[in-house]
Amino acid sequence: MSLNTSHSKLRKKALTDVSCEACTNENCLINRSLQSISNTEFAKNKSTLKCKKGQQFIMEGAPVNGLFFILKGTVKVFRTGINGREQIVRFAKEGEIIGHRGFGTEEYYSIGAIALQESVLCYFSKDDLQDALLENPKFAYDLMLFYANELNRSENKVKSISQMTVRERVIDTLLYLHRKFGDINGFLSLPLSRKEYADYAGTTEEQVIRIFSALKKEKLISAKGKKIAVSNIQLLKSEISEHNYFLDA
DNA sequence: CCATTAAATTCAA
DNA sequence: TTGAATTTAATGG
Repeated sequence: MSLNTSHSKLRKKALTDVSCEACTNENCLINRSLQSISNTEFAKNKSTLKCKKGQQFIMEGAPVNGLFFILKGTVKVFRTGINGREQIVRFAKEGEIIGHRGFGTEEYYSIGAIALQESVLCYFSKDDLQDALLENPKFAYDLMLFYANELNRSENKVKSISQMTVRERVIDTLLYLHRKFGDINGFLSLPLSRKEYADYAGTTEEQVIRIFSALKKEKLISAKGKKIAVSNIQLLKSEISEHNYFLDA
């Protein structure tokens, strides 16, 4: 367990050591394919970025030079809509990739990203990533699976926005968050403002608040502050599945 | 959509 | 750890 040489340089870095070799994140694509990646330019050249809660690290319209992976924390990815309204595209957690749509040909980000908690991000340049993908089929394959999954989710989202009622979309959002982030003794483990629920579900804050109130009366959820408990997941699911037969990750 | 009040979070002493 | 200051939730117009 002691790779620790005692160079003072390393000791100083101990708190911020986020090299791929030291990474314990099982969800990270890079970590999973690491055997063949360590010691490449790719792993050496990566840089990391610490974000405080609420800090934006991708600006809409900024040039794309690389990709971010989340080492720690959670992030929301959004796009600014017609009259300044924010549309949250997805929530991302540890191990996930941000900014991947810009990877191939896009020159500018079409999305922005903000940390929802203290987060640490790994940043890889386009070129290094490209080399790694060309040399490593497993890595490329895993990344492809990620893209496929994102595409699936994105298509489902089109459907939900265009065909589901507001109430259904809010419920869908709750189920999505529960699937993805789980709960801590009953409460969704990701604290979001009502505005953020609205921005994901494609409604307004007031609508979300009113639907939450209704759901509370029906004993389908309960809430204290930002902590939402989904007490009756089965009932919520069944309300959705009348119009939707999908289950995505 | 806005205004009001209640409630919850943050922050700094 | 507390409570004052700030932000967020909830409701009704």
